[in-house]
Amino acid sequence: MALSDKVTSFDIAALAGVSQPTVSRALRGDKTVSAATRLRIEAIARQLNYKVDRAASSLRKGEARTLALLFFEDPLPDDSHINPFFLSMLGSILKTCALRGYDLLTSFQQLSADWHVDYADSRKADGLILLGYGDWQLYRARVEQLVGQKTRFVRYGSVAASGGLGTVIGCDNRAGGAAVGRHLIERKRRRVAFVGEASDHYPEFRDRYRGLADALREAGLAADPGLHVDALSSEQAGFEATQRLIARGIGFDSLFAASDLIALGALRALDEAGLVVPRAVSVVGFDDIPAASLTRPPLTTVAQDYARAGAVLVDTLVRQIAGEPTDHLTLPATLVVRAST
Amino acid sequence: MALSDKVTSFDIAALAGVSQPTVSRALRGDKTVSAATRLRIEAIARQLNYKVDRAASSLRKGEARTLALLFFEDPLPDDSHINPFFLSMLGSILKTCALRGYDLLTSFQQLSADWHVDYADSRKADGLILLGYGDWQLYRARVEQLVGQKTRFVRYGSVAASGGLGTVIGCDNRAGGAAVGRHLIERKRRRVAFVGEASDHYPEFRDRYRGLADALREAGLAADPGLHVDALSSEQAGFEATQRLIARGIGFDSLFAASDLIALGALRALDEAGLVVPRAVSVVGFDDIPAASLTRPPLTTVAQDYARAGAVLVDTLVRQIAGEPTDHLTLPATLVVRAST
DNA sequence: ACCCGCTGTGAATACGTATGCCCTGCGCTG
DNA sequence: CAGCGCAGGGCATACGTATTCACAGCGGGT
Repeated sequence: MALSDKVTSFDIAALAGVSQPTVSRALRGDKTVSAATRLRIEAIARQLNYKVDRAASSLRKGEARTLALLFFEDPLPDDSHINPFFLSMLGSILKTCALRGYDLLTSFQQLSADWHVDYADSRKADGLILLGYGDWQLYRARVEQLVGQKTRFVRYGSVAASGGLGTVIGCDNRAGGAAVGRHLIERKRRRVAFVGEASDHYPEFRDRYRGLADALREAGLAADPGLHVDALSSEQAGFEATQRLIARGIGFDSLFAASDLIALGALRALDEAGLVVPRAVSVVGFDDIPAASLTRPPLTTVAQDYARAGAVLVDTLVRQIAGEPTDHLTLPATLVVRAST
Repeated sequence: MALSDKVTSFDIAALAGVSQPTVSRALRGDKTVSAATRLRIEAIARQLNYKVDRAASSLRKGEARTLALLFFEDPLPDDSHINPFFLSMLGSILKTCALRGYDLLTSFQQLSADWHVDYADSRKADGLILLGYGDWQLYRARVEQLVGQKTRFVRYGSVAASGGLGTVIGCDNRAGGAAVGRHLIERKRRRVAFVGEASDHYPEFRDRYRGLADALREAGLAADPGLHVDALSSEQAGFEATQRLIARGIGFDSLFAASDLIALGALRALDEAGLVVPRAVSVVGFDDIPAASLTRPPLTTVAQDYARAGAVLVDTLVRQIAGEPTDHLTLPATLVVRAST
């Protein structure tokens, strides 16, 4: 089957005593084929294990019935690792794709310079899903190109910083950050350090920082720039950044990490420095990756609804492919309190 | 580009003043095209952002230049979750696919009964990669069908139990289990419980159990059937199984979980029962998923080389597609000692 | 001077499906 | 009984690429 003796719609047609187009119509459910004929054809097709040839069908119909999932992460020394938060989305993305009748192509960005247009131009996929905490200023030009080419795509990111470039799905990072701030203040924390990039290169992290600042302001406090250290989203970056923070010698009683991966590194650095969590320092992350509930102590964090996010991403893209206009969507961000605060 | 004004090889041909076949030949690097002509064509193609239409190319060549990755897990109540161990392989699989010039289609099994042949028969993919800790007796029939159809595929599993069905890549589960046993004995443990299925429905788990038994036998001990409880590979299953084990009231001083997910559940159950790890009970897992180093205490486990495994799976499959014979491969399993023992 | 062979390219076609258009017959209406 | 409409299905073709075959031109050897 897979090799020499490929079954085609002509074979089915011959056996059913009809023409090839009738087979095609019957299997696609065209109403101009009588029920009797359709049933006969379906039976034969099933028996011969016939499957529509995807390449031929795509070529003729001009659609691939396939979506492409592209990960957009800053290249890390230890590559071939994907951020667990986005990996968590994979399950619901796969499931929703299957429900909608689409296949999913998956890829990294690093190896090809024109990955972003390749999938669209070569008609490998009908639309793109972009995921990742990569440097927005770096990949903005590529996203602009997608828009210019009228490629259908959705991306997970900061709705606030969408910049009119495509449809964006994201959680309410600012509200999430504010919830963290209020929670820490409630816990009598006053000196909140922030570990993570807060520039417009990383709009989601920036929004989280702004939310924290909102909450501090509400409480009559101000964010101390001396308590902000940059870090990309990796455990190692969080570890090193927290070490730099500690080395500054500016006192802090709590630490808000822009992502859980950063928080993992922060916990390690605090532990090595002999700072007990949460007694000496309360720690909060963002994302609620699976590992967050396993750390020592379990990590208070802001959960994003990755299951819903995955489904929404796919559904939005499918609607876009169908030619419908699509809107941004902001999903809720929910504080999950655990023992680290 | 993506929509109305698709660039074809005819457009390039017209601009270059040659025929369409020459364009095709030039871009595929055929030596019968003169260097001058090829360079001219390449320049024009690049300028117009031309990409070979994948569907047309596949149809003509009869190959999709695509591999399919299929997850084979027993359906869990909480689906849309993929075993983190296999997720860890995804990075290296993606990378190796890209290096070899293949795209990767990804899918779950649950939604379609004939997923296993669909990708091959419909020519969506040239070969299949099967991953998962699913019930082997359940999907064995499907694998046999793949063999019968001469579909190219590789699977990650138990080489020892390959049953002549396709090419299997796997780690040395038995040696890994033996290493665990020797390590526990060295730590003066005598009563080792095993949590996990050990039947031939789950050959990898069974091999791990056998390895443990080997080590016990070496030390003049015997595995106590009373200390074996079944569990599928999930945190919840591990939790419940460990509760059952404790309820039996048969003393044990150490616990070997057939997988890290099971071990996570075991740690939770032991914790709830007030059994301190490792003082009262030493705990060992298998797989070395990312979470293993984060548990409380960090989990001693057996690391599988998932990065290499992913690369080997892809390379083996690619060779198989090229028509070369391929062999099973057993990768090493390495004990990683952490604080749980 | 002739033929051979090589290089570079064009013409024709096949891959398998989906669809626009046309044709046939049958039942029904006036 | 003629004509009309509609259901059912065949014919031809298009999708864009890759490959086989044929062929033109040219240089060299005898």
